[in-house]
Amino acid sequence: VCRGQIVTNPLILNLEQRDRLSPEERQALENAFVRTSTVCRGEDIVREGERPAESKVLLEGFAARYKGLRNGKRQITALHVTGDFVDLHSFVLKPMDHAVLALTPCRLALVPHQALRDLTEQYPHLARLFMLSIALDGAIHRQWLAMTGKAMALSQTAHLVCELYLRLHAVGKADNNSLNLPLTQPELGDVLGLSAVHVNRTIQDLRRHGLLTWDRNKVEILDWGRLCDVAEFDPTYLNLNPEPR
Amino acid sequence: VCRGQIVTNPLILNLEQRDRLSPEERQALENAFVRTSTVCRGEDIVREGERPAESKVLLEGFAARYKGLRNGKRQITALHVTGDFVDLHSFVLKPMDHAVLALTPCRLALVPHQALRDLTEQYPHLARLFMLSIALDGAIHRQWLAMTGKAMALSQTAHLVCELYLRLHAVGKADNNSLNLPLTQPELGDVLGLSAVHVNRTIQDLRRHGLLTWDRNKVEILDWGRLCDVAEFDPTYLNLNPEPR
DNA sequence: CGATGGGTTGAGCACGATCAATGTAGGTGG
DNA sequence: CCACCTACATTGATCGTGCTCAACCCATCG
Repeated sequence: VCRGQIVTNPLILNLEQRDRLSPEERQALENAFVRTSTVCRGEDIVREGERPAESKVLLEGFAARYKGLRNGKRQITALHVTGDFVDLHSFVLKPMDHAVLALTPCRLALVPHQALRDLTEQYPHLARLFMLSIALDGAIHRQWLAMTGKAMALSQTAHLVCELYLRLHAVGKADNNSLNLPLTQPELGDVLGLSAVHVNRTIQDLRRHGLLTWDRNKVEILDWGRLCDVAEFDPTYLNLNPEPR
Repeated sequence: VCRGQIVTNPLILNLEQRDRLSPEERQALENAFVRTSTVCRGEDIVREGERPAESKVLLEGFAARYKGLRNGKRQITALHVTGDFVDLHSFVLKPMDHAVLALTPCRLALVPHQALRDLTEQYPHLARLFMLSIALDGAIHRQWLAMTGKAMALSQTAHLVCELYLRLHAVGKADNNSLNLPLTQPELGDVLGLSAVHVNRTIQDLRRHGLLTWDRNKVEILDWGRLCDVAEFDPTYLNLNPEPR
């Protein structure tokens, strides 16, 4: 798998948004991808409580981390797109504290924890980039905490669109103010902490304000400036500037 | 600083809840503490947007990470106690995406990023423990996301008490179902995403249910079992079991 | 002593939940 | 090809948790 033919390893694409990689580091990363797997929409990629022996990079598709609550509800705590490690933290955090769900059919690359261990010992710079990757998850969690805690539904929803547009854009999966968002309204409710009904009304509000169009999965941002303004969106937390780490 | 006299370096205490450290690793960590500083209650330990050249370990006191919103509100995204790195992620995440506030007078140890870099290159196991520390922040963020998104105020507040009791207990700062919680109700509101008034009513509810007493800063848990039940608390995400990482 | 900051209480209001019904697009089997 | 089914989108009506505003109490401290 992954020999020369695939010029754009999405993990490398992702990391290179944040720092430069040496050719050896790139090669070492590619070699760590031992095997790919495919998961159908609606299936769990990892289950809560498991202790996986490898971490998984999303090559294609959308995935979500979620925690179930006793009352049958679930909260989605993160969304993942092409190039994201969906469970890098399982390298150090032993039992998974959440499950990971395929929101669309997903193609994944597996990186054994042993390979991660070897990589970090041979390439301290890669170790720092893995730390970065885990820390970035945390930064996004913090942003979501701020939004769910203190923001109105409209602002929160707008914020999610802004974030996902930039994250997809960074890996070449969105352009021209248009993105593919294959989340149903009930799923969006689980992300935003809103009921499906209210998500629907909030999206209608965004449309009514002329901020975007949203048909099926296709979202088109009509006014990026005003959308960011409504969302109070500041992309700093995404660390999309390459710098030495 | 820190020569033999201080037997219980709180960072080491904290890490040893999760894995064993070799004597050399312990020594190397102690040597990385170059200097301590003190911050008064209400002062920022780090400000949003800064690029600190060192990370800080809380030796004594309570601190909070927070993000300000445009409307003047702020959301606290994390609470820190003795033994916690308050900004380890600033080692890799360049501009701080949040500020860190001293909720009480705080004593801090500074660890220069250069020292962290050296430590991770010489002791890959410590590199993994730093990853663990960052990943643990993320796990706690996820738990908070699940609570703010899907839980009632009562459950959420109970959950916070359960979490802090265990975290304080782990570093020897709480015992006998009793803990010191030096947070004002407005501050708790900023943690929980509730108004100060509602925090007050929720605490009264907890008292009325006979779950705890809460006088000034002193919280006494009267019925741990029922409190956990109300909170839907499961401590797995805190990773308080030592295992090889 | 008054000032300050936090805790407590009450009244009215609003955002978003819940329940229930209807619409609509794909997908399947007769 | 149509009848049916399922899942998601949409709409309306009602309800409730938690917010806001506005007092008031109480302890600490200069």
